[in-house]
Amino acid sequence: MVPEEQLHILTQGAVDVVDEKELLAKLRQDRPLRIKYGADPSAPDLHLGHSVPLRRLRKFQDLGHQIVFIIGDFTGRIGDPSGRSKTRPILSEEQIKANAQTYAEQVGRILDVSRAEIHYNSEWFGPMLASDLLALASHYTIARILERDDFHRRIIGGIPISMLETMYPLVQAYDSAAIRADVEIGGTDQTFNFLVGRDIMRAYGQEPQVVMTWPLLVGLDGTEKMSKSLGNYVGIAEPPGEMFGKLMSIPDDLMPQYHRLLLHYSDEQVAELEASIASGTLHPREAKARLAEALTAQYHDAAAGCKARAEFDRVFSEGLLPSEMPGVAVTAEDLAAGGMRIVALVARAGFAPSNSEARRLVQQGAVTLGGTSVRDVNAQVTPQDGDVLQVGKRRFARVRRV
RNA sequence: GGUGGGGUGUCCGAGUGGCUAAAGGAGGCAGACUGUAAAUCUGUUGGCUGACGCCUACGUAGGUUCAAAUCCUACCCCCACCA
Repeated sequence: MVPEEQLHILTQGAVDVVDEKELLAKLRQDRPLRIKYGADPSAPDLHLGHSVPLRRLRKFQDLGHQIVFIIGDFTGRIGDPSGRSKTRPILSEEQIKANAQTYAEQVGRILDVSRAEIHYNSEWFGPMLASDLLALASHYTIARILERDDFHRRIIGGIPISMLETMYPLVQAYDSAAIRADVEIGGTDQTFNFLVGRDIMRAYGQEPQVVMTWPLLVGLDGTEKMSKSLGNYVGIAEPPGEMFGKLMSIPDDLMPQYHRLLLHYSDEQVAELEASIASGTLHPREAKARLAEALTAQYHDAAAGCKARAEFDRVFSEGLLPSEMPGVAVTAEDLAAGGMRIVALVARAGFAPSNSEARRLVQQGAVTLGGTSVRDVNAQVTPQDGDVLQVGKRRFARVRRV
């Protein structure tokens, strides 16, 4: 494919490309470019937010370019107590290996991992001398590091920043030099780090990498960016039903963004979608269900998407029982005293982390056993084999007498 | 090194001796309603207990007191300014 065409495909939808001319020049060299993607070994659960740049990597791969994954194990082993509330956990070698493994498994759902290069940055940082690290630090200034939006805000807000954290951009930047990256891609939150990469590569006498960033996907809550720690995410390895249900919970006004970033809708297609919703030809719920089905199918298959939708309608629109549900075992011993306490049953099924919580659920009228609502906290129940225990709208279990 | 401010529940944040499992908000969960696990409204939100009640919790460790998140001592950590 001619370079100009490639450029068009690769940059479509990008927020920033620094610099497009450089990218075109690289494409004209008619060789596989080295595309860097940094992976965080402390968060191995990938979600739809990650899928945005990953899908772009796929395009690079399809065009014959070389993907290079960097697992940032070097910094991961140090840990860091600064920042907000969460201290970065110190990861052991085994943990990092295990995380990298699940990471690869998930990434494999989007692109061909067997054709990608994978590096741990401890490969070059491990043997590095303190003097070399100081030399790296000498290439950058405090003022420039503190330009980063996140640091800037923390200084204003009086939130601590550790020396180590100020080193992270340099470490990441050095990774680019170590693997001689041609292009680095990621979310817009990485813009600063990527740009430092360009400076550091120049300092080491290399041609600077091209930087490409894509919008951060907004999470299920409709305001914050999708992230695991905020719990507003859809994991790419989640089962179809979970995926579909979570997607149905996004606020309506998130639909255009999801179509654009996850289904690669063009601006015209998005406009068309919005118009048909506004005019009433397409019901918002229908639009969302189609979106959810399409995305579920993307990570599983068309049949799974279809089934997830049917199941969702069955349980939430028609109020019927799900076709499959986990079991909760009840022994004869449990019922020895003439029945078991409802609170114990709810806890047994794993629907409440404590008895107090189970009690609360019963009091709030959330618990149904065998089709009958149980509201008495002290109720003794005698669940029959096959009875369905329901807690809230979406948690079901079938009693198994053993 | 000096001076001043601060560390509270999942998070943010009020509280300066008892009425404090700790205001308020966010988040979570539940109920009603619905277009759905949307929006809105309402309730609820440490653990154990059938219940009276008990236990744990306000940076850490001690102390004063009938009684401490609140007072005292030491220590750890954070922020600002000065050097």
